[in-house]
Amino acid sequence: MQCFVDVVLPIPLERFFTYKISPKEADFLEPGMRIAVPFGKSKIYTALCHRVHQNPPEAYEAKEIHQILDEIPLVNQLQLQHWQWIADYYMCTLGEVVRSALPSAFLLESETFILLNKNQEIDESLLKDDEFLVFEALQHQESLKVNDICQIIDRKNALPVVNRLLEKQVVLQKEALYEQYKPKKVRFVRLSEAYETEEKLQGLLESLKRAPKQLQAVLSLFQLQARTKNPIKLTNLENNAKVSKGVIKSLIEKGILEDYYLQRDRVEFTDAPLNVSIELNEEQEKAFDHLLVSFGRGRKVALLHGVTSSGKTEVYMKLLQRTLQEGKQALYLLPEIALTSQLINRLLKVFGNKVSVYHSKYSLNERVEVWNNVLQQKEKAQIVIGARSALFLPFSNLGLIVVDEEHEQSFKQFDPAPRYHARDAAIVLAQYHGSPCLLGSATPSIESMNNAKKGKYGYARITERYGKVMQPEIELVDLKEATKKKQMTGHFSDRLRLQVGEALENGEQVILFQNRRGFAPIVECTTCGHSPQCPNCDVSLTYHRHKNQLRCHYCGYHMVLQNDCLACGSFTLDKKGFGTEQVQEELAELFPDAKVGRMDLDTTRGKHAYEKIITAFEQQEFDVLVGTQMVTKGLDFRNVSLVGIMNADSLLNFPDYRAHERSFQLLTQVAGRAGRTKKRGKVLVQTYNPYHRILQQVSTNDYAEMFENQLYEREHFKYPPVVRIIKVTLKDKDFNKLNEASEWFAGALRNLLPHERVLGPEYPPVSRIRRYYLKNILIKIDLGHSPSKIKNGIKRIEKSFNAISQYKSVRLVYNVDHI
DNA sequence: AGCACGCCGACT
DNA sequence: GTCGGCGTGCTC
Repeated sequence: MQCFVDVVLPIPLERFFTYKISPKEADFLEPGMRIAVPFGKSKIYTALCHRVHQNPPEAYEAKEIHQILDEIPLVNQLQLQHWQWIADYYMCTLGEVVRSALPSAFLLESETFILLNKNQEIDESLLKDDEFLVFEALQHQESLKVNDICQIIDRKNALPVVNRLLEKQVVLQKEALYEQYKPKKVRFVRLSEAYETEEKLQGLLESLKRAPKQLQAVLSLFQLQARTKNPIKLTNLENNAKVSKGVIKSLIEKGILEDYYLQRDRVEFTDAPLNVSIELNEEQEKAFDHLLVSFGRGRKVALLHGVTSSGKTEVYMKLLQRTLQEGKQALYLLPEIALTSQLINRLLKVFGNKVSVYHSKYSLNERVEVWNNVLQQKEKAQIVIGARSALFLPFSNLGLIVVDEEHEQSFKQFDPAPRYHARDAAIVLAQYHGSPCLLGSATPSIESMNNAKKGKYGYARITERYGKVMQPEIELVDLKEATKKKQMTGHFSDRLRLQVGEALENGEQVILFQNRRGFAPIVECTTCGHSPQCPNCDVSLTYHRHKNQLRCHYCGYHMVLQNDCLACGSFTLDKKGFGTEQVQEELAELFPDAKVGRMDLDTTRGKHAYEKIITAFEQQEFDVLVGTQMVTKGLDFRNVSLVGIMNADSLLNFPDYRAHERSFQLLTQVAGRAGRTKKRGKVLVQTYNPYHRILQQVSTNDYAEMFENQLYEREHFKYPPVVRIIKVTLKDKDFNKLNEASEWFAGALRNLLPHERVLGPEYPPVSRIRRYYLKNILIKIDLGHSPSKIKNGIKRIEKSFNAISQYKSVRLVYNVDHI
């Protein structure tokens, strides 16, 4: 009987692909196993088994698979179901979900190797120069990659040469899969069996009398063995015996010691579970009970609204503890930047080795290990704390999902597809597992609060800071007035300068917040007004001081800053705007003795850079921390008494319906960094609009009013949560074609939906990125309408669109629930 | 997405 | 002439 398998390939193609398999393979294969399959002319890809069947495809001859890669499914049914939901809801392909869900080490790809054909006598005189170069290289090396050959012959395209060599049968071609995951092996030592009897041992010790170092090593091994039953690591013995590698090596060579390898996880938290009981104060206890009741009544999603540093984490931990007692797995989701070692350590203290961490700064291999531990339901992965991608882990037995900092925009993946919102996808995942899902925030998103108000979600509140620490005092500083009265030094008002000085004198620390580097300085010629633009994108280049460079944030284009204007040649370049670097610089002038640290995208590049800055600040190695959004998150600094916001207006003036909500959240969160101990903290907000409603609400900490205002505006202007939105972006290199195509698309959409529910097409603020022109169409879906029907309608429009030959090159991007 | 194939301008 | 650029089409 003929057997076939439908597979999902990790590429943006809608359909499944069918391959031929033997009956034996058909018997063995289960959905969720990986299979290596040939795809296209030569490549081998990793595919995911979807379904085994006996229906031969009609239109083509199915290829055979290359090999089965797993013994047991790597992905379970619940995951596949969840991934399909993500693909449908966020309008992308299942393949795209697979590609971002699986750790890249699981997605093997083949590479082409060129080998010498040893069965062929080769007449070197028949080879051309470049062919000979390759031939010669193969005398020294077993095999070459196509890339290597490009380098050898110094050309970009090596294929013609390779093909000629293949034709002359000088070389052979081979596709090889390579496993990216390498288990970590640790080397252990033990005494050889031969010496295990008392008698032999005596003899051994006697014989080693003249080798004191070796004797020392052996005795040391006994010591270690007496202390623990665990295997002894070679490095442990080295350290304990204080002998060199060579000594142990010769003992091994003599056959006195034996070495052996065991596979070990890369990330080991060795602390045993400490069973620390979690003490809740009265308010936390009340919130906890309330949540339990709510979950118990079958309302599976709840919102925990607790002011900054109210101790939401304790409530989570108490819930996590219950989940563990039920023998179930738990997932604790956080935005990437809030995943600090501070928090991880707190969890480790309570849950010890039952905690695993999963996020993007973890290496390929570390991710594989966490995946496998979750898959095998190992104890050490019972609680997973991670960023949004942890949602894709192979849980089979979830008892709780916590989404902390629920309001964070970074839960929404922007690029590439799947453009999913981790909070919303987490709610669906919890539903599939029949488990509760807890959303937590000090400043809940309008959506979640709306759901709570409507009774869709449970709701619990904590209004007091932990340990009755007072809310910080928030003061607005009017920059307009300060400027008029000449009370400004650079970007510091006298008020802020004074307060910083005071805090420093008291030996307290200060955080200064400057909005993200998108507002970093641009260079402008004061003679002709020209400012250097990116050649690929429609933006001004921004100035980066440390490298004396102009950079584009969209495509990475960079150039050295010239002294003279590129347009008029005069030497009157002025660096406008200001970013974190400039704040740091001005501080150095105002407070030459203060030690200043900076935290932004540039200073947190490396793997531990972020951690290092935080630790240094925590240990008071510097007095002032200047930073972007990053300083707002989950950091618990005891000694910070003052938080300064350099310019609140750049947040408020963002051209986007969420600007006000986001400003409130951001400012409230930064403010929460101030005064976490007994002393009341102080927050200074510099602004040109001190009477702006949002700033007033921030200063009086009036979330409720902010929520009412925002909801009213959303209702009025039809924005989420009153409607659902889908943003369609069209891209093309040809400006006119793009305009025509987007008009066509918008027209088709207006046949599908009420006219006023289709906005645009419009140019986005940055209308060209990486040489592609962009245009957006915004679709609003009323709550009464079925989003899935409308999505199907849009897909149908896309089909007709693609059938128009001139529009073929236009690329379409959907962003469902675009933020 | 990749990656072939095919057509076209810019130089050894 | 040949190299490398980019647009187009296909992948079980």
